[in-house]
Amino acid sequence: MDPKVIREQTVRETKTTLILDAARKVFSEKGFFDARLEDIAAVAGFSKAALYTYYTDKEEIFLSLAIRDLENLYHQLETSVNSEINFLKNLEKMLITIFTFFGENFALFLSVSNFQTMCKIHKEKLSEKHKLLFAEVPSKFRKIMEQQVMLIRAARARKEIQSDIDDSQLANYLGALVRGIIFQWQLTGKMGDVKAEIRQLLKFMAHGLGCPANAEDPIISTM
Amino acid sequence: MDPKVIREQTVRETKTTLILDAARKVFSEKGFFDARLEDIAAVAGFSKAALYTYYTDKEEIFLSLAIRDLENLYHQLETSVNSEINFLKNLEKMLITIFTFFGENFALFLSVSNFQTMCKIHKEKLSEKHKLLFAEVPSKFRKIMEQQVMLIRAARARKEIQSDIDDSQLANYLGALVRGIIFQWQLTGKMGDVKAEIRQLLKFMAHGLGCPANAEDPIISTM
Amino acid sequence: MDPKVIREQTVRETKTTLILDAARKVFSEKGFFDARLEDIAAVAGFSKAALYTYYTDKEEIFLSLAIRDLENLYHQLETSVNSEINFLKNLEKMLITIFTFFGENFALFLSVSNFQTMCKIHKEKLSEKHKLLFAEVPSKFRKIMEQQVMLIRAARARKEIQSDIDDSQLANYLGALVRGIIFQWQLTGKMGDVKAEIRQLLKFMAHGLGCPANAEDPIISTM
Amino acid sequence: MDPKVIREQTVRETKTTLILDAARKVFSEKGFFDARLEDIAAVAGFSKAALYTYYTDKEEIFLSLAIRDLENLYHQLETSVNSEINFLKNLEKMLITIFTFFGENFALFLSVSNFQTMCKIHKEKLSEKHKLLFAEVPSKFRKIMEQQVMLIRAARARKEIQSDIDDSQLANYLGALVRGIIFQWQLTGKMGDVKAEIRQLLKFMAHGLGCPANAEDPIISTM
DNA sequence: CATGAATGAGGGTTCATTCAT
DNA sequence: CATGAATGAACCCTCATTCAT
Repeated sequence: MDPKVIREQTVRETKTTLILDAARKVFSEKGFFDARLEDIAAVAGFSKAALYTYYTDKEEIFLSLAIRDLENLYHQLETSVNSEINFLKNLEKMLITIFTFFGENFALFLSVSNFQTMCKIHKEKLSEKHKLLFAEVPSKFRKIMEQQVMLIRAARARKEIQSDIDDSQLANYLGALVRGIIFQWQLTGKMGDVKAEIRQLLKFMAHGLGCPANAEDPIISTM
Repeated sequence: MDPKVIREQTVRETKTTLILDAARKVFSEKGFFDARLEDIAAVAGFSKAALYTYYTDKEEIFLSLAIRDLENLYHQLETSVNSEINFLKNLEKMLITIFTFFGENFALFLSVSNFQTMCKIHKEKLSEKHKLLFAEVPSKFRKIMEQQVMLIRAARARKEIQSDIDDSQLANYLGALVRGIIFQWQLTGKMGDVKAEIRQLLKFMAHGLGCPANAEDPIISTM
Repeated sequence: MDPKVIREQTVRETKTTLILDAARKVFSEKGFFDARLEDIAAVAGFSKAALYTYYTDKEEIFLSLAIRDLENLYHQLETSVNSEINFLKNLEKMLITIFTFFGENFALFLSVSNFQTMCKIHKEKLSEKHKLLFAEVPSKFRKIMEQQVMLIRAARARKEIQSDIDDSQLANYLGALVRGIIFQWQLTGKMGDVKAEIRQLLKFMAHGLGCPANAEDPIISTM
Repeated sequence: MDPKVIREQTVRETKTTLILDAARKVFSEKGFFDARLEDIAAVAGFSKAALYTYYTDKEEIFLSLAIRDLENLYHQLETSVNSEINFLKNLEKMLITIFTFFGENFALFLSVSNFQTMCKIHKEKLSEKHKLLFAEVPSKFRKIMEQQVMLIRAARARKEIQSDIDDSQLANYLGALVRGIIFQWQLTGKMGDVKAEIRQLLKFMAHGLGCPANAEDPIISTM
């Protein structure tokens, strides 16, 4: 390919990266609605107007960011997966990846959720192009979820999981715990010792509260 | 007390209730920043200006709402707690209460979190009065958490819980699962069969993934 | 009707009148695109935001103004029409009305025309409501034109007009002359003695250049 | 002259022509304010920045275009004039020239007028250079007008015109009719059969409405 | 107390113009 | 000379908040 074209593409990519990184910082801190393009531009080292060279509007920046980051997370998780090692070990690696990834920017994903809620209401506001972009967000979420479903399935095949709850539901619980914990961090403002936190979480996931199997208990007797 | 004063107080309370109910609807749908006072006023059956008779500004409405609802949740949970019955039964009752409470308005609590984040940054924006109000929010969260810690402690005393993870951490996981599940509902837009959902959730909490105790596994061997 | 309602309506009408009058001044001076809402508001004695209490956007102000003024012109012309007196006398009255009306605000109607041109191109930009409003503009023009067609028809019936050009075409020429003359005033920046100007114009309309009927001339031989 | 200099000049002229042609198209469609330099550049086959190599700013492009086109019209009209043939024949040729010239770009001259109006107000905005350029516009208009005055004078000398209205006023009416008709085309969006349109227009100019000479009518009795 | 109307502050977006390559 | 990218200055519009009635 023409070296000039390559160089230009590289430069362009560098700049969109700068912008999206700035956007992550600002959106994470302020949420979608309170984030100011001026702040994003300033953090990225551009003028507000320059952003429009790379993105058509605020929504596109936001959606592009969400998609990029989810895609990145997906790829990072992919390298964490290794069906050779045992399930909990593998899960530990993934959790480290996830907590590292979301650790400082989980607020962004609260925004994603809120923004999505809004869009359900104001769907007519989204141009066709944005509708397409927007649809990619849940699609990325789903891809990540499937990754984990596959991990669980493999573990079950190796008898490492004995719960009779179905795979995708277990993946849901896994996701829920992760989100819930990060949410908690947000709320309390502290993050704790990630390594230790993960150890405990794994223990909980492995055995739950550790209730004794009780034939009289209608809830768990079916297990 | 002067009956007239009582009457006036009663009327005032009725109106603030109307306003906060409207606020819950609107904040839940739109989040804090996208919610318009005009919408809240319309839903409450007032004009926008009338809101200022009862609250000094938008933030106060939001905070008052969060505090009121968390307080309500706390009281509803209190009536669900009954240390006579077994732990999982009790938990089931609480989960029904929580899911019913948050089911349709969880977005509101995403907003609480976002709003809190914002406040960390713009603390100077909050008047002294708001700072006090604001501090009540995590305080209410904590109260609810303690309720559950006590439930867990009682269960542990009755040998219904054998995990060596400490009580408040378990309560965290419980909260995390609940929040995570509702978050999931938000994201996918569907709610499913709440009763069945709770049953499965209880099973998961009781035993986790059901991993076999494995002496060689460094993660769970300490359990 | 409730006096309060009447009072409120009256006040509202007064204010919309103030705004449209201000809009006429500003649009006439600057044209649609260069006119600033801030200027209109200032001239009307309001803040910019106040305009939005009465009109949804700039376009609506412009269209409302055009429609109001054309309607006014129509009514003023209606009172000028009197089929009892002879045609040229009647025309004289109408011309006085028209020149007085457009004298200082013809630029506005250049804007109308330009704006209309734009709208042909950007039709998709006009909301449904604006499409309806917009359609009224040519409709008002047509109403005025028809007034003049009827005047001409009556004159022809009384043998005051002998040209074989059809009525609506003659009305077109009449309109063209009027517009053209005002356009000229705009261009040169002077207005001259309106009374005298009209006298001459009438003479011209009555007999044109006064070319001799020439059987050999292929152009006018058919007359 | 140095052939290289000549070549460069020729190339430069070609490019300015490309730009002004593009400008005519865009200004005609959008008017001065809504025309975007980007559109002009695109139509001309340049980048926006390139325009600044040939013109100092948007205003200069506009004024240069107006002057060039009026000059062109002047020269085209010059070749249409032939005092040997009779007046109406000659007028017919000129009208064909004019309608052809303005037919599709009359909106441009609405813009000229609007722009001029604006300039009356914002004269301070025009640099000295622009003031000079700007002055050329009415000057060109005047030149064209004089052409027609001379035509009329010649016709009068040959007794082809008997109206006692003075020559320049008749030229004004002629111009007014032409402008007014094109304005009408703009407004209605249709153009009709130009040839036939001109025939009728000539008839109207020759004899007007064809009012009977009426000694009692104070308006036309002086004729 | 309730409200319609008014407003100031602020944000997203556009675009003529400049500049580095 | 040509251009892609950058920018500052504006402008339209929104909305929480205030005020007169």
